[in-house]
Amino acid sequence: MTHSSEFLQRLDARGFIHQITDAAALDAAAHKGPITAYVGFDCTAPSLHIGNLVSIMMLRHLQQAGHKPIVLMGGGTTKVGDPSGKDEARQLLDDGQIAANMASIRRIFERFLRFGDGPSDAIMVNNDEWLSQLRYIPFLRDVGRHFSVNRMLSFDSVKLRLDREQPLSFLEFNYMIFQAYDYLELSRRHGCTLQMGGSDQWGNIVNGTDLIRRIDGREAFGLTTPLITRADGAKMGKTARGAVWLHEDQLPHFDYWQFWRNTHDADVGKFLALFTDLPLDEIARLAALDGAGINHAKEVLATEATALCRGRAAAEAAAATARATFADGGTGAALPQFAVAAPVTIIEALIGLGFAASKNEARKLVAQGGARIDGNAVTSDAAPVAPGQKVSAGKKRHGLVVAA
RNA sequence: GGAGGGGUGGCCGAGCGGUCAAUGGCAGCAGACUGUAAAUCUGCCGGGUUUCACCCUACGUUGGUUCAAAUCCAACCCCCUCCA
Repeated sequence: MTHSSEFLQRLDARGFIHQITDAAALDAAAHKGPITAYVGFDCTAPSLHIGNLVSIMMLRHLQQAGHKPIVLMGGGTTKVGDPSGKDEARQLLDDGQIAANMASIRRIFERFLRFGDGPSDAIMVNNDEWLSQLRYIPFLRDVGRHFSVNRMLSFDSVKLRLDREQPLSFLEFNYMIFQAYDYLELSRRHGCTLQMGGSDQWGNIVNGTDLIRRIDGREAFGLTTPLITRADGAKMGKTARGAVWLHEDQLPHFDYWQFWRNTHDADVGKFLALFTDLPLDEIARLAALDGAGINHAKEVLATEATALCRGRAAAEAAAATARATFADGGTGAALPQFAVAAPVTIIEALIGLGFAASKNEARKLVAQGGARIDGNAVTSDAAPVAPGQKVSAGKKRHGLVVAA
């Protein structure tokens, strides 16, 4: 389908679109003038992870196309807990934790969006503003009457729990009502006419557009992104070590860069389109490379994606360190460091750098030939390491022992 | 309420008195091959230490039987299936 609005053209060309409630009407609205759209984010953790990046990039494209993004923080809904995809009720957070998480998350958004008072400047709002003000009886009469329990019970998030006879509290059951109500509030307060989110949010988003139509008689749209998977079928961004965090406190710049650098060949083009600002013809050229060329494309992906989230300087530094470490066998400033006062053994160095959790594990690395000092395989557990030397565990983990 | 079946290492899933730190698969780590890829092959894969060995902790929970229990018994907790 071809779109006339720059916004939908961009999203479509870059692979962001899964479903739209009324694509033609949304396209017409976005073509006619600036629209306001929002994405809701949870604040159960102090940082967002790669799984949220698609939505963040979508808001970025929205803004670049001249529209106004709203970042909705789920301060109120976090007190309720989204039952989607969870087998058990989430642990509930208190106000202090939620506020701290929100402040931390805001710093991430400031990298991707321009905030301010201008017509296309992003704003961040907290749904606790209205949710905690609600009065029960009026809310039930005005909003609750538009929700059919029969239909709510058919939602996957609810059905899953009921089918397994797992407890679903009334508190959680209300989550979808609140999410729909958020949309209504944003529609009234900010003239918001579009909610975006992941494909798992489709049902909740449609609830919102329906609610707005029923109560206020206005049109509202919904747009979802496809679930981003890797070429090998695994979920994007899930590693054995946990989520890939966007916040540098939880994941060093170098590791973030490395995450992108290790993208599968087949995913390079897709990820460049989704997670960088590079023009599409440049992406097409990079994705078509193979052999040594695709490795260059991965470096571009890593540097561009890191630059967006962590800043250009951090991205370049990570790239330079990676080049020096992997291509030239040397070292770089962005490698993890372990400060020592006196020479240590290889075992202590591996643990100190976090490459081994125990002496046992470190010994295994040595026994298997995976431990190296300045690139030379170590054969003895007692091999000494002096400040200034590089210690490696396997092919990808490198660190520097420095003088304390 | 009645009748059965089951709860095992990060996950799935064997074992059903000693040879069990527990087959196998997945995930993970390391090595080989490469391109810091994929696929493939090999090794490792509860923790600790003075590591061809030893010591801890583990098979839902708590007790018991036994020289010896993941394996048998009892009670309890939880899950599943069928009947009411």
